Amino acid sequence: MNIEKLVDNKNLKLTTARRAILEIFNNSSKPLCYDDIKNSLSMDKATFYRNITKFEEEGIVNSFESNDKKRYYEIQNNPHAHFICTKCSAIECIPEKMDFKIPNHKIDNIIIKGICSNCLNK
Amino acid sequence: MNIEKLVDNKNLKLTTARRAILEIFNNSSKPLCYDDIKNSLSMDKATFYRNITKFEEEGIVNSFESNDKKRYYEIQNNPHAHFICTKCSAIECIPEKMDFKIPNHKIDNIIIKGICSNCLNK
DNA sequence: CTCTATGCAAAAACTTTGCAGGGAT
DNA sequence: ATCCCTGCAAAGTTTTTGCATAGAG
Repeated sequence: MNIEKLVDNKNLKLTTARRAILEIFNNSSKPLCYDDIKNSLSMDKATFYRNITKFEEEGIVNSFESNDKKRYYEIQNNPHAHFICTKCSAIECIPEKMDFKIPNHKIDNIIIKGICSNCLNK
Repeated sequence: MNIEKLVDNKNLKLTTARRAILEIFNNSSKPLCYDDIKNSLSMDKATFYRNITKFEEEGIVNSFESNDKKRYYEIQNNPHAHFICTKCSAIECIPEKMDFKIPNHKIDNIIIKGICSNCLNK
């Protein structure tokens, strides 16, 4: 998906900083936290956090806290679940279809916590 | 479930502080964060956090971060999903059976993020 | 005795806010 | 001119750690 399409109909201007943030997440196959990308960003952390919050408000990005206590972000298209291992903190994307529905609720993100197969076999 | 049973076979002593923490969670029908219970506790916050971490390590308690950025804890029996509204931060327990399985993974907790029915109707 | 638990204070980790300057329309 | 965006520094929030004391077996 191209960046322009992501902000289409959204209530925000596509500034240089915002484009840079969205490029990174758009090109990533997995959720990323600020630490993961801070060295690739040429903006202040305040700018990153202000903008990622705005993206969340507009429904462009969703986030979750992982086992390492850091907040991970991801473009909110192609919804899928995430498995977080509470032993080794691994994050796995679970692409399988989720037949999970809750009446009158809009589901954006599913986080499953538990023990991954690696840790189970130790 | 009684407190003794919760710590059965676990690697920890049932001190007064630990019993007080477990009593509160055991008697609650919903997840609670430190703020929710700090006035009911007669121990230092360090003691609370050290012990709740231990409970998590032993698999007695699980936790998740809610939309208010606080960590919520719950006794890990009777597994069920939680719905967190990213607009109003409401936490709903979803008691319905989860047919969600991931091969070779142990699932302890499912967190579903999205918009609750109240916020959808506004 | 030895080992673990606790309280207190300080620190750490991550995120947010205030404010002044800049850019775009 | 107005409005929003940005950088910098400082503050905020929640959780963790160091250390000395207390308590249990």
